Order: sequence, then C-alpha cells, then structure tokens
Amino acid sequence: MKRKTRQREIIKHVFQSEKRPLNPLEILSLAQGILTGLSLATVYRAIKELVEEEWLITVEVPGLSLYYEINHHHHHHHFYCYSCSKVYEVDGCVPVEALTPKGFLLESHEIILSGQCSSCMHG
Amino acid sequence: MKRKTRQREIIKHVFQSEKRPLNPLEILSLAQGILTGLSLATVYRAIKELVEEEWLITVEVPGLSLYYEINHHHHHHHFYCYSCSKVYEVDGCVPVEALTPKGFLLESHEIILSGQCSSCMHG
DNA sequence: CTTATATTGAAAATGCATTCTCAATAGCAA
DNA sequence: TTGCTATTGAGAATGCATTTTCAATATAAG
Repeated sequence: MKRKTRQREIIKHVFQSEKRPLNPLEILSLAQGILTGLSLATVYRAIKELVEEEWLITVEVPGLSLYYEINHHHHHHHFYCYSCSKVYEVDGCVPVEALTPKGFLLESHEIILSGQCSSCMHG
Repeated sequence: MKRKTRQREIIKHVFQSEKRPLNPLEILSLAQGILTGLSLATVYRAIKELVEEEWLITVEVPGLSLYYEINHHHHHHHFYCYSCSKVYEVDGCVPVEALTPKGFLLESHEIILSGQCSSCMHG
C-alpha cells in the first residue's frame, strides 16, 4: 500500500508555502532547503503521483519546461516574469470567444502574460 | 556567399501555400511531397536561416514542439486543433491588460485557443 | 521488535528535438 | 566548362527533461 513519506510531505509543503506554479528543479531546490539529499528522481515520482491523484495540475508555459500547481479547481491564467523566471497565477479572464474563427469550435484557451513581477519591479 | 537552392525554395514555398504555422516535421513531409529525399537536417538548417533573416518567426504552443510562421509583422494569436493537430493564426486580440496583477509590468502576452478547426468540424 | 515491501538516492537509460560530421553534390563566378 | 566551396543527405552526436534500475533504507502492519 501507499506510504506517507517525509519527502512527499515536504514536496507538498513546498507547493503550499510558495503559492505559485513550480517546475521540477524549483521544487527540488526548495525542498532541498528542508531535506538535504532529496533527489530529483523522487521529485519526479512525487509529481507523477500528485498529478494522478489530482492534487496537482500541469501548467504549460510556451517555451518552458512543465510547471505544476495545486489544483484549486478554478479557472485562471498565468504570468511569466522575464527577470526571475517565476510563473504566477493570474485571476480573472477575458472574453476570448470573440477571437474564434468562423466554423471553429472553441473548447479551451490559455492566456500567458509576460513581463516583470512586482518583486522584480519594486522590492 | 549564400546560394539559392531548390530545397530552400521549396521550404519557403510550403509556408506560402499552407498559410499556417508549421513545425519541422510538417515542413519535412509537405516539402517531401515536392522533393523526395529532402532531409530533416536541411529543414532545420533552412528554418534557422529563415528565422535569422526574419522571414520566419517562432510560434511556441504550450506542450508542443516549436512551430514557425511567415513573419507578417502584425499582432495575432493562435488556435490549436485537437483533432488534426494543426495550428492556425487567429486575427484580433482582447484587452488582457485588465488581468495584470497590481505592481506587475505587462510586456507581452500570448493567447492560445484550442478545440476543433472547421475542417475537422464540418467537411 | 520483526518483517514485508514501498520508497528512496544515484546513476544509467530513454526519448525527443535539434545540431553536427563528413563525404558527395550542386550553385555559380570566371 | 572548370573549379571553388556552400549546401546537402544520412547518420551519429548532443542536450535536455524525464524515467528506470537496483541496492539500501524506511514505513507501517502484526
């Protein structure tokens, strides 16, 4: 049966405290801050399980490797910061249906804003 | 000096007749329809040059390999068809600035619609 | 505490898109 | 046409994210 392990708990904890989408290497370095010696393979194994149990969902940002975020079950988009390379959740949406070409069926959409996050702008 | 070759001409021709973003394998198979024996390495070499001379621009669709499209110098977005996997250009835009989080600086944005294209829906 | 086995770390292996190597070929200037 | 060399095709090599392997370790049931 499935066991509760320190490494998986730490990985979940990292998502809860960062409150933003993370990629495998970000997860690794944040989690290694708590548990030195954690391996990347374990991060990947944990991600896979957490996505399967729908605790995490995948975030695909064009040109970047996969990011993952806690599954909050609400529609939102993302902001990518060119300076620190972090991805943030962005609430709200805009009426993109208007863009759908005639005869096409719109099933989903993705909006990725890019620029500088507030930490990089100010602080 | 730079030489005009059959393979490069054909690759440009393929973009002009398809009128949609193409990825390296699509370019290869379309171009091989005209010149059997064209190699993938040549497709990559041509893409690289055409992007350098700004005849082509890169299109990054989340989760997919790179696509390329003729540089029309106008702002637009993309539609990805789940059925045939083709990417299409979509004209127009929507006011995404409204989504920018407080304190963040918006520099660019990307909108990717997905669903079924008209060929897959009807005919 | 003991035991069965799920999980881990480390490194090797995989899958893939892309680039490089190199001998053969083909533009193009003379 | 000739000769120089940019370009090509084919396959090997690279770079990368991700997965697998396997012996060592740790969880949790009894």
